[in-house]
Amino acid sequence: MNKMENREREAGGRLFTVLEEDGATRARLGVLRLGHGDVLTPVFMPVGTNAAVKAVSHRDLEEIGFDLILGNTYHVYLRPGLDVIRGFGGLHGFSSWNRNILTDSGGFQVFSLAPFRKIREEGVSFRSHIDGSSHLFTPEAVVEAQHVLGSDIMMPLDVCTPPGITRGEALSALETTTAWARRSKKTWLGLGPGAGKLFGIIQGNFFEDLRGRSAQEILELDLPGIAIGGLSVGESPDAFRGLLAGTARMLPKEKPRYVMGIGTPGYILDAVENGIDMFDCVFPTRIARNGCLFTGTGRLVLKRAENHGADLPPDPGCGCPVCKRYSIGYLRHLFKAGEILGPMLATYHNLYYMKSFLDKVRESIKNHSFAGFKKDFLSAQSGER
RNA sequence: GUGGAUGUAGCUCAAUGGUGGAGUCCAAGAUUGUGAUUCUUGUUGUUGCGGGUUCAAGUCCCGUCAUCCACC
Repeated sequence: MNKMENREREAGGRLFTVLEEDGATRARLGVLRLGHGDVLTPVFMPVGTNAAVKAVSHRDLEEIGFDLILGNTYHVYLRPGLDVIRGFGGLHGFSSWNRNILTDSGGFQVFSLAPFRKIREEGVSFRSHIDGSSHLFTPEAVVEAQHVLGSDIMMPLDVCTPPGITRGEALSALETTTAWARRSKKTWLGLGPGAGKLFGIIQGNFFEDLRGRSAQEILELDLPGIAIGGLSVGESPDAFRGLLAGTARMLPKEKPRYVMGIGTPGYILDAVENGIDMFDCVFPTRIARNGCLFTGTGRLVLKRAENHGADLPPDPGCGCPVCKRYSIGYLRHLFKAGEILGPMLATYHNLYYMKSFLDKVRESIKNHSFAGFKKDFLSAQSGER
């Protein structure tokens, strides 16, 4: 038994254990022990909004090797409704997924999708983006909803804000987020030890001192994990990096750290470098559906005319079944022809790419060579990252 | 053969006698706690052809060609 396995075993019942630290950077390798199995970190979580990761099957996700995916309280609450999910014993039974699920609270979705939202002390009222019906999310109801969903990790209702708001507005959102986190914790404690783990979410918009205050207030609650929210909402990459580094430094080492809503490989490298353990993002799957693939040398836009008839694998260095079987020219044809197989194959590849990318990230941390890995990775990317 | 209808962007179609547009296609870009079929931007014209009327014609008139429909 090697050193890593030993330390993993010693982790016992703890939710999170750091197995290895890079040393030169703040990057670390860890393991999350969740209700549906262990998850090695840093980890990328595909987003399965409607109890499905768009364009791929659960069998595909298992085949690629994902053991933690996202679900959305907001979406499945609206459709099919919590009663239906309850009838199946939760999201796992409903979607036939036996590995872990993290559910988002709906705070971001109300912010980004629902019209006519109104935030009050009690909670947030909003209109459904599907049928316009009126609803109220309170912190208590959202924790209870995620308990019905059977989430392995649940997120509290928070107030997510866009860049460019005033300090006063940011402060108000932060205070509401903290108050809601306290109420969420109280409800969560009432669920008993079998419930999923509740994380805290740090807000504070793009004001460094407010981020600090939010971090302090959320950390005081001593929840199992900490998320950095309110990033990747339209700010510049520099603003993202600066705020991420500042916020991450305030977080305790022993807890899993989760940056919500990223990312691209480049963003993930920045986050890992700052000691972040978890990420989720629609980006890899969304751009896949629009015909864009991640490759070892940058993004490949399949629909470009230059790819017409190209008899080459999409990413020569990729071992995924799509790259081994199909040509760029064929994939381009599928997109130009509007065939559903195009988005399916592209999504499979991008998820495979993200999974193997994070495998390599963890390997480099284990070897204490993360900085070199990051540098080599970025220099190999000819275009955007 | 007779009667009628229609000819406008590659395609499907708009446009009171007054600077020829839209959708689609094609091309480029966007996308970060979800948006497949989305968004943004761009290229594309001897208005079938030839005359005439008019200050001005895709539009009105004549001829001609093509296509479609109906009827002998």
